[in-house]
Amino acid sequence: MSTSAQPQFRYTQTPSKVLHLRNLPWECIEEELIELCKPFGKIVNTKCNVGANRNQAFVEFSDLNQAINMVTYYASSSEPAQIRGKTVYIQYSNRHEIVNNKSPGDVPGNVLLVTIEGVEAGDVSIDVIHLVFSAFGFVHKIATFEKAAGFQALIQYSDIQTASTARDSLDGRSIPRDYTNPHLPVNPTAMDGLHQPVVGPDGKKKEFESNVLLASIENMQYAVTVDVLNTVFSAFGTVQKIAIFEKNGGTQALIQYPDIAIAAVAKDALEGHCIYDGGYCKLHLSYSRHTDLNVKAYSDKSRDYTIPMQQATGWQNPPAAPAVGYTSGGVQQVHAQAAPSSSWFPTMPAGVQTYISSPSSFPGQAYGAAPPPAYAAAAIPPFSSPNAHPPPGAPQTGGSVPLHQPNCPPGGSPHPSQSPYYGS
DNA sequence: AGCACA
Repeated sequence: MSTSAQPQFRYTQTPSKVLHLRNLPWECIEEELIELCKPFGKIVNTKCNVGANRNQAFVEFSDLNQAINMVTYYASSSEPAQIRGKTVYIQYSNRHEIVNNKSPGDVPGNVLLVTIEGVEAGDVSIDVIHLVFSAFGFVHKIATFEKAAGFQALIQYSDIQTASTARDSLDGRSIPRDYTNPHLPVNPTAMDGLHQPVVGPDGKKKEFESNVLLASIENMQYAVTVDVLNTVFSAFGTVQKIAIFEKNGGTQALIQYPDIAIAAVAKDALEGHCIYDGGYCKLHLSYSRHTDLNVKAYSDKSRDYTIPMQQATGWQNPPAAPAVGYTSGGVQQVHAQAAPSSSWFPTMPAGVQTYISSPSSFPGQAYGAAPPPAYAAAAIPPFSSPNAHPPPGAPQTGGSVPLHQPNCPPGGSPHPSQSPYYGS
């Protein structure tokens, strides 16, 4: 007969004031745990929705005897412990206190753990997840992994509010099948309720849609280069072409995607948001009437990423204007950035599939964030002219450097980790 | 249905 080598039966486990509860309903909330356990003593801490199925929990009593009382009571009771009609199995935890993992400096709650049921491995790509979750705010990072329970993903947002909104909207819902291929022309409104209705309340006709977005850049205190725009808009899909031009004294840009669906997602996600923290370079997006831009492959105001780079750079030193009517003072020597944004980031642990989207280039930007404080604008002198773009990657001119060095484009910085522009 | 996201 074996004794100490036995697997951990409940009768042989070392008592602990922490109890491990399993077979809980996955919707179980802390109040239900407390309701079940408080007859036996004072509960000092709980942790619910634990495990891949979120059907486990921990309850910590103030006193060991209280935990023992509960375990022994239900060990001999004819009525099992129940929550929402489900039998709850209770045993001593193999730990002696509940640790709520809140690491300092880390904002808790801005990362969602998503379990996707009913899919085979690989049925849902990171691109799909990115599309769906970007509807609520910038998705900084995604990690996916496979467990026995199923396919899971971690989605990192800038802030708790965004994560909460996404969770409230998506919890328990289905990912539309149409999104299994993000490059298919899909209707974003398939994500029911996530987007503004295509037909307004007044029954107004649906807005004209295009794969080309027209971006007006408001409060352009900092230079917005082709590379910056590419970084921002590439988060949602392949950017084919970009053109920057001046109109009515303001700066506008055209961004061409391969299809309307990507443009729609990008438009919804970016509308009204600022490229730089503090309310600078606010984007207003609409659909362009264009569907295919005719732009110089490589100029300081335009880029055609569909043309091979050697060919494109062979055309550098353009004599004058970009195709879309704006004459620049000088031509900057810029590397066309064809690499995916993730290449600028440290890699994740091996075996973990990752996606790191360029919107992490907006440190501190939060959906629904308060307007920038006035002192920010006062502390950061704007460029003398909105047209005076410093070289990409070059240090800011003037005595003061903006908080996020917005002029440091991805391709221009050999030290991505030092670039606050891409800081987490 | 078996220990804290992997």
